[in-house]
Amino acid sequence: MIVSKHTAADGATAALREMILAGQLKPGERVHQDHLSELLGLSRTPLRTALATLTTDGLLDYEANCGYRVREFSLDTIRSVFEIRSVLEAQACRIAARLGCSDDMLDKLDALLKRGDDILASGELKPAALPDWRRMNVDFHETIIHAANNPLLGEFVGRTHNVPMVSDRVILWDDFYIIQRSHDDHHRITRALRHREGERAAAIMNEHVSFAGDLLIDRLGTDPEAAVQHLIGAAGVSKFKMKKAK
Amino acid sequence: MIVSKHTAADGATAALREMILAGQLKPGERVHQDHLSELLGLSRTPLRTALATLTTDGLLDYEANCGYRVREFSLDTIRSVFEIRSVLEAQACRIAARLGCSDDMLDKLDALLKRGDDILASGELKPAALPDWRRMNVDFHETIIHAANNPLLGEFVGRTHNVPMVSDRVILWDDFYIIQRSHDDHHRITRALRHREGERAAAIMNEHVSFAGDLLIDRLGTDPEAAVQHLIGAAGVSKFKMKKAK
DNA sequence: AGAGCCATTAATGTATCCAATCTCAACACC
DNA sequence: GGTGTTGAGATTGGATACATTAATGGCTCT
Repeated sequence: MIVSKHTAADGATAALREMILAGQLKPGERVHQDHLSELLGLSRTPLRTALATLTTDGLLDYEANCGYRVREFSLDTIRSVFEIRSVLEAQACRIAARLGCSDDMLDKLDALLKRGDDILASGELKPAALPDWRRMNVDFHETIIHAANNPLLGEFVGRTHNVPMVSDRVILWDDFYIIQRSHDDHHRITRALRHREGERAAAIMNEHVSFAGDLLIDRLGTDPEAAVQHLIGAAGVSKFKMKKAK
Repeated sequence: MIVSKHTAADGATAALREMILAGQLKPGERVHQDHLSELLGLSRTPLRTALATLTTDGLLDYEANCGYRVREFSLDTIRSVFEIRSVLEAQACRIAARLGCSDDMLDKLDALLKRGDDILASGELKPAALPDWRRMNVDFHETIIHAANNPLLGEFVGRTHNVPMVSDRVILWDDFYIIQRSHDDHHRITRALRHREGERAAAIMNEHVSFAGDLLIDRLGTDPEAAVQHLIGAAGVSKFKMKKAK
């Protein structure tokens, strides 16, 4: 078999998730099953499976006999997610340190640190290097979560990414110092993990994630249009329209 | 919540969730769509919607063209969930203290504390009082989560309850001192929240939840059969069969 | 003219049917 | 005797048809 077998429902789920996170379907907008099934080229049955999945995932709202709507995410929601993600990833550090990272794990983290160092060596973050940077960042966080040996932690952090712009794939890249400092956090976290200083690693990670959230929210709050220009992440994110926070 | 109208799919979801958490469907067991739809008295269509929902909720495993299976929960999984729930509820305390609990909120917590005090006043936890106790416990935790004004926190903690025996509705009740001490935690958490001592409240809550997890895991590890005898919670939980941890 | 009611319409929810795929056992072959 | 293959049966995935419910627009009545 060439590709992993995929059902139409799975495909629809992935397609819809992209459409929602990319902002093609606007928050609050009603989702018409007939339209969408025609658009995606399948019947309503697999589409409805996808809608049910995405509703449980938190990307859609559902009311019986009234259909599905794209969930509205306010700045408040984004803040909420960072308040959750920060403690979950900090907990990952705490556990990883307690268990003790394996040499393989530490080697992997070191390699990721070097990849980041190399990208930043020029003194600027070139747009061409953004995909590599993003990849490094995602890998770093996932490696630590994996090191916590907690099968559910990854699931929970993953759900966190179901909110537009909260993914660690999304990076504000216009301020080089902030990027540099962020990678410095990576160094310190790795060092703390190596020395099995769990609380220390957790504290750095907490701040690492929390500050990223504060920064994003601050930017979105003052000038949403400009902010999304400096985001790199999910395709089409720049088309995303923010719901006004009250 | 009053469900004025519920679709067959919603009903099936609720029924299946109960069946899984109660252990009527055994972990690892394959779920036959025809069989179940007949059992529940509906067609496969709404049932499949329910299956998709519960899969995303984490109660079922799914593989394309191979159908659904009841997810297997090891002791390791239960430990994992407590590692998550402890930091989430601690974070709720931290945020609630930072925001400052409203008088209404504090009054509600005080009322819950008194309800607990009254139940324990006799010096024992009578079986007849268990439902009241459980209700008080659930309300206490939910009130604090609500006080954090974080719309997603409740959702995430709720997902935590999708693992058998992790719900705060489940209580080990055979050791009066432990119950007493647990309620003493409630008092101290409330006091810390009143004084807006966030870190202090968070620390107590973390320990409060973590210890409950340790206790449960210890009991299940040493003598699963005896342990479930002392659990009170979801109906039929005593029929639940634990997957052997390796 | 405005508000409320009713009928029509459109969309959702469910059942049934058909196609695709996996399971499993019997069988041939090494 | 063990292993690979193949075909029938069972089970899942998807499409379509039908039932049910909410939304809409027009109508009447005040």
